[in-house]
This record gives sequence, structure tokens and C-alpha cells, in this order.
Amino acid sequence: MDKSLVPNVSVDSVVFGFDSAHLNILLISRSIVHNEILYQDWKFPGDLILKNEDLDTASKRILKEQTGLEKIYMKQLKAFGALDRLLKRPQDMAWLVSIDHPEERVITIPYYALINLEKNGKKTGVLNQNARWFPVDEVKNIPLAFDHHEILEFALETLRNEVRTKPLAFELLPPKFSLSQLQKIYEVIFQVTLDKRNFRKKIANLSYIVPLNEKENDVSHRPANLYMFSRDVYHKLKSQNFDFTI
Amino acid sequence: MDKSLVPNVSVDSVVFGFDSAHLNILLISRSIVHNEILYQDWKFPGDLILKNEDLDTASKRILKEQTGLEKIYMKQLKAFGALDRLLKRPQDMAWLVSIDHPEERVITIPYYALINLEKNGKKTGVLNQNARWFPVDEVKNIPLAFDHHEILEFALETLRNEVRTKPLAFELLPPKFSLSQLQKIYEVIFQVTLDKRNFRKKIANLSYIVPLNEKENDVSHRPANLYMFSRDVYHKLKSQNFDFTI
DNA sequence: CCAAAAGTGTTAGGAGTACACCCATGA
DNA sequence: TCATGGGTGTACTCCTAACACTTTTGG
Repeated sequence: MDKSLVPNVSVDSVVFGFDSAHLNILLISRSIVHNEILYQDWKFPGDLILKNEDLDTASKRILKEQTGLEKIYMKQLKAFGALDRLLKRPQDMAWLVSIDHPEERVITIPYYALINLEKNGKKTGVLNQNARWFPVDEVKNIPLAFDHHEILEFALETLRNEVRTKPLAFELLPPKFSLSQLQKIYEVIFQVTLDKRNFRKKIANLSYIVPLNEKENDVSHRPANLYMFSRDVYHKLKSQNFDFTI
Repeated sequence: MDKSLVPNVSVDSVVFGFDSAHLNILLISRSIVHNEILYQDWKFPGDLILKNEDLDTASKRILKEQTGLEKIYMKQLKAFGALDRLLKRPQDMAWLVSIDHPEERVITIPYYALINLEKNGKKTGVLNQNARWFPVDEVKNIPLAFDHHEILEFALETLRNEVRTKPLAFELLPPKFSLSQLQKIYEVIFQVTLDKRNFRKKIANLSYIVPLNEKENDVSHRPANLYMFSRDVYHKLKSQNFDFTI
């Protein structure tokens, strides 16, 4: 194993991608042959960190190396350090050996990341052949490495908490978006349906969501007006103590 | 250094204690002589974890060893892993050598803990001579080890977020409490003053805060009625989806 | 002209906020 | 009898929730 690695600490990334209809998760394919059995499953992008590297730096570096994604919103979740988190299944242990990390005790520090998929897209943003987007509600039926199901649950809960009080929805949207797209984000994150008129009334009161003189193109229905999120206005309001809530 | 320790991972505890008037923080005194200078400052209870120990287990064990506190509410904050977090001041580096942990890279995983100080008390609950309670707003003027000021800020922010949606206030109170005590908790945590009548109206709607047929004793004013928090009722309501907010 | 999503107001009920005086106890 | 904190109601405002039809575009 590389001596410049911290042997007991890794980072992972739970990347949420929104494509105007669904919330998706980025997974990396993993194949291991162990005792003549082929195991195929999925994992989050992640790896051990370097000794001379901050946690935040490591998570960005590794995400870029493994998927090609960069310059997206990332935030730490918390540390996952259960004693047996690497030891529950034979394929997990075999995989550690196969990549020359035969440490038994690895504490992982997952991050969640947010990206819009319409432009950064299923193709353009993701370079690695082994990486694939899955709708978040399908992931519970997909075999994941280690404790990654548990990490995903925590990431979802955290996303739901944070999106209530922070302007995270805009990280999932393109720079110019329609109100229906914005509404859809809250609907897929909270698994609810919202009333269109009430939602728009609320948005109309938020000075940092500014209407543009621009409409959707090439849609086979009445084109929606486009809006943008003004970070400037938002931070000005926030500094005058202010409570963001949808 | 003990070979059964994970050399790069520690846990710390930010213990909040409420004494009916103030929110307090538990700190441990640290003295180091370095280059013939005596440094005296304070730190959170904390240490490196053992190789065969969960993070949650480690934080409980170390808190008990260093302060005597046990069986109190504890929850992980997040990992702090800045490259230079141990290297900013000479006393920090000298201290690591003095306790035989001369590792340069230690990622710490702080927990926050909640306790009531009226019964568990300034004396009874805390065994270690070096441990002392400080009012939380005095701590910013006290020299703390490493990045412990930053960790405290994060702990306070987290406490404020979580106390909004979870029944944490009751962890800071004795089993039987008055409504004024409960109100005071929200006032000290959020640094606001609340209207007594409006506060009590809200509480009256919460079925899991149940009035007892019991009053305060030995107070030189009209004795307050006592209440208790019913975990049963709370969890029943919560399972029928329900939104806790003060 | 059809399909599809955009856009738009009103009303009723509930929650939040502001506000001032009397009560019970110990000293 | 005084000092101290406990305990109580009302009116107004604002937010929330429920609800259905017309408009604009591409095909």
C-alpha cells in the first residue's frame, strides 16, 4: 500500500444529480472474483486519503479522479466508523485485498454532492466508464459495498434537512430554470406533491429568485418563464438575519 | 505509543450542561512546559480511539474516563481533518509529544453531549479534578487547544438546528421540570427572549409534555407546576408522521 | 384542433404575535 | 408586607391550504 496514504481514513461521495424529473445517485461498478465466484456490485466514488491532504480536498480529488466531476457543491456528512463495516461480506474483504488495502479498520467520511444533469449530463460530466446514474428510489434494490446503503439513508436525511433552510435546490438546477423545475425538486426530495399556486405565491415573495425576460425553447406546450437564483440578494438578506424556508 | 490505538483518529466531546440559568461547557485543563515557558489552556475531553472500538463506544469510554460522566445523550457532529489542526501553536505540538502521540495527522470526530446540572451537578457528576464547567459565552475568551473553538462553533450551530426538530431540550432538564425552565433553555440556546404566554400556549398543545400533580418546593415565590416529557407519547405521534417544533 | 404544461385569485381556518395584571409562596 | 417568579386571555395579523379554469405553444 502507498505509504503516503492514511491507512485508516477514507472519503466517499454521495452525488445527487437532478434531471428535471428524478433525483439520481452516481455509483461505480465493482467486480471481484473470490473463491471462483464473481461478485458484481456498486459503490460510491471514494478512496483512502493522502497524509498531506485535507478531507475536503481529498473528497474533491477522488471524485474527479473516479468520475470526472468537479466544481460541484460538496459537503461533509459525518464519519462512519463501525468496527465491522468492511467485514460483513466476503466480497468486501476480497476487494480490499485486491486493491492492496488490506486494512481491517477504515473509518470513512462521506460527502454529499449536488449537480444538475441536464447540461453537465449523463454523458458530458461523467468520464469514467464504470460510473452510472441510478434513480435514487431504485438504489435500495441494488447491491452496494460495505455500509453504503446506510450512508445513502443518512445522506438523504441530511439533504432533506438542509434543503429546508439553505438554498441547495439551485445546485441541482441549471442557472436558468422554470418554477416547475424548482417545484419538482422539492417534490422529489420530500416525496410529496405541492400545490402549484401556493408554491408560486411563496416564490414570488422571495426577492432572490428573480424572473428573467426569457422563456423555454422548443417545448411542445406553452413555454415557461425562466428564473435565476441571485446569490447576492440572498446573502444580503441572510446577513440581515433571515429564515429561508420552502 | 500504544499499538492498539488508531494513530490518526481521535474523538472529542463537547458537553453542554444546563443549570436552570446558563448553558455551560465542560473543559479539561491542560498544562505544558515548552522551551521553559508554561502554557496553560483548556480542551474538550478526548483522545485517540482504539483499533477494536466503534466511534460511539470510544467517545463514551473516553468521556467517562476523563470526566466521570456517563449515560448521557451523545451524538456525532462531523469529522474535523484540516491538515494543520495540530500544528498551529507550539503548545499544541509540545503537548502531543508529552503524551506520547507525536503523530502529525490526527482527524478528530467530535460528539456533542447534553446533561442537566442540577442533580448530576457541578460536583457529583464530574470526578476528574481537571474538569470544569464554563458558561458557553465565556468560552470564546478562553484559550482552547487545537481547533476546539471551531468545533464549539459547529457544535452550537448543530445544537440549535437539532433542538428545533428533536426533543433534545429534555436531555438538558431534570425529569420533572417547570415550564419556565423549559422556556429558559430555548432562550439561552437561541439567545432570544420569548413571550411567556405564547410559549405556554404552544406547550399546552403538545400532548407529550404532561403536567404532574406536583409543585416546586422551597422556592420563595409561588411554586411552579412540574411537567414531564413522555417519550412514549412522543414516539407514537412521531410514527404517525409529525413535526416537532418550538 | 389536440395534447401538454404554464399561469393565475379567492376564501376560510389556523398559527403567530403583541400585550398587562393578579396569584402564591418564603422571608 | 414585600419581593419574586408563576400563571392567565384577547385581538389582530399573517401564513397556509384548498380549489379550477384559461393560455400558449408544437405537432
